[in-house]
Amino acid sequence: MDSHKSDLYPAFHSRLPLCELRAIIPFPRKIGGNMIRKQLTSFIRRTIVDVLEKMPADIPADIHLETPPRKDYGDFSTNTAMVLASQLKKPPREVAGELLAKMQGSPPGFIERIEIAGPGFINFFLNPDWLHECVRAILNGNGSYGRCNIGEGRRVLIEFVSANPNGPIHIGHGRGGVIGDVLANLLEAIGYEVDREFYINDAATSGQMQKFGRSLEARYFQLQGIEKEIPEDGYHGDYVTDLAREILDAEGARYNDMSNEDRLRTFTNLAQEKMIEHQRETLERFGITFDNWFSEQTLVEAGRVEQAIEALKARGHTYEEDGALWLRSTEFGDDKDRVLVRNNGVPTYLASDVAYHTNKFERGYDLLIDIWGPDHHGYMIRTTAAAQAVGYAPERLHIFVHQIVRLLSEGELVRASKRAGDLVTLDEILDAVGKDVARFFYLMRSHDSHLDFDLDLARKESQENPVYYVQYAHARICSILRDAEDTASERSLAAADLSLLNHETEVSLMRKLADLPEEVKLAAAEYAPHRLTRYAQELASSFHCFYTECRVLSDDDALTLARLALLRATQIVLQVTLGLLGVDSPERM
RNA sequence: GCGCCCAUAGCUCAGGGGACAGAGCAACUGCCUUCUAAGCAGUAGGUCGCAGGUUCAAAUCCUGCUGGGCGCGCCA
Repeated sequence: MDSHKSDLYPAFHSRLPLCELRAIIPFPRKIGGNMIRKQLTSFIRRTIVDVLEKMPADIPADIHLETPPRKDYGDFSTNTAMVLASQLKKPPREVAGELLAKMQGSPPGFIERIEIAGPGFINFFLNPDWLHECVRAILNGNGSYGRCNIGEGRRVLIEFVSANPNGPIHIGHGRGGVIGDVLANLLEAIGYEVDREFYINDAATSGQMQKFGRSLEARYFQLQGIEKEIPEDGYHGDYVTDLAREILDAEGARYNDMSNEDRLRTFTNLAQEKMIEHQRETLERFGITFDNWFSEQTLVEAGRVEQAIEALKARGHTYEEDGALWLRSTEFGDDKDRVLVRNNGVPTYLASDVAYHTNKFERGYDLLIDIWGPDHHGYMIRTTAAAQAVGYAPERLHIFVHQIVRLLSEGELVRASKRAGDLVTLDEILDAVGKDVARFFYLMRSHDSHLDFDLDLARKESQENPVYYVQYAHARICSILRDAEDTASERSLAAADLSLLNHETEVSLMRKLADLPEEVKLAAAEYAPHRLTRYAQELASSFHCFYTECRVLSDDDALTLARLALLRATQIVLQVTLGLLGVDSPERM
């Protein structure tokens, strides 16, 4: 039992804390994005109040209104009775009976019947009209279906990728990249105002950048046939040679005669500029654009690192020892204190990180999200500690770490090592399978699970892989809508009689469409963008079943129109879903 | 040694208190004179790593094991 720790570090819950959600969504947690859900929710709430007479101060947060796993459990289902059972010290089914009796007194019109099932679930069977209304809402929604305003415009800064400017974007960055990008999309969809930021570790004092400059310089000379050694712990990757060639091709040998000191400085700067440019290009290929590329060096130059250190001193969270300045991070749960300023007077990475996070808060964000690779997980505590030490509530800084990505090639794992140069770049993945497959594959696994990217398989399976399965659904729809261009105008679809849609596969498809708002909300709130790929596959599956069973274009004009409306709605939901994933919705395949 | 993550179908993984544990791939059987077969239907496949505990209810939460991955600098 470690409640002490979790009290101290709520930020470590890798999701929006439920308390926050609860403040926004009073009850129950799984309120939906359509009217029916809201009405059902308040109906259940009223019933609980009636039955319990005195309402408990807090209705337990684990009461859910959910979509049951099987259709004979109804359209919606709640665990209310089972949750209340322990409070009331009665068997769940008995509690359910009392609730049911009360509910049947004055059920809202949209409820057809209510049943008690299993251990005490209360299942609601709705009049099918609710699905038709849902389809109409999609058709009339102007692409806004699935969106809501939980965020109420609060500002979120999500920082991700932040690769060091001394190497290309590799497959690990790719993972952080999609997770961050799609999470940003999701948070925007639920009403947050989101900025995406890439932090550049470009501090001029850093030894790694100088080593990088020296490595580039060596390659530059080598390409001219001049003997020059790469530093032993320098960067040996081919990309360094490529950069050197770029420079040589563009500017010739003009750097040969510079003083060593000037040349090193020049090459360090050049190396960095070129590298960042390449990173930006790769990420753009991958569908990721940042609102801001934030330079560490600007913090240093503006004296912000000094200020951050002074702020920590002023708050009494530092002390001097062995000639260094230490942050008393153990006060905030770290297992040891950390150095802020080395005994040679140079601030550590942590010091600029404090300055950076302070700066983020000062720019007015309500919530900061950092997405880090697994090699940084040891820094979660000290960074959170530092943020607290400068006075920011840890709930406002969510750091989460994804697990490693390895490349599986010809059945063998390829380990990435930047300095040795045998890393696998994101560009290689993009060359092999393209943006859509890459993004989708990355998001088929939860972020805290390891990911072996089997390139051969991704390529080989490109005929039957889940991305194409989903995109194919969209292309099929487009094809029919093209054929029906004349009848499928927006106006005629609006007049369609949707009550004709009562084939089993039509109903399943409509139900799936109705789930989107809830899926978006959960994926966002749980920081689980991978939920969306699953939803996309389920939606596509529902569509393909429908397609096989029901012919859309027929002699029956009314039915044709109704099915065209359903098609159009499905197309919209597919577009919204794929759009959130940053995957294209092709019109033909 | 300490910290984080993982262990579920042959393989890769979802599900993270609730109703008979799911999907894709692989295997087997069917379905194209009709809107795209990149599709559909069906069969087979599981002591949810092990042992305790909490609960009306545990794959899910807690504790302890076992096995694996990653990290643990006055590097960034």
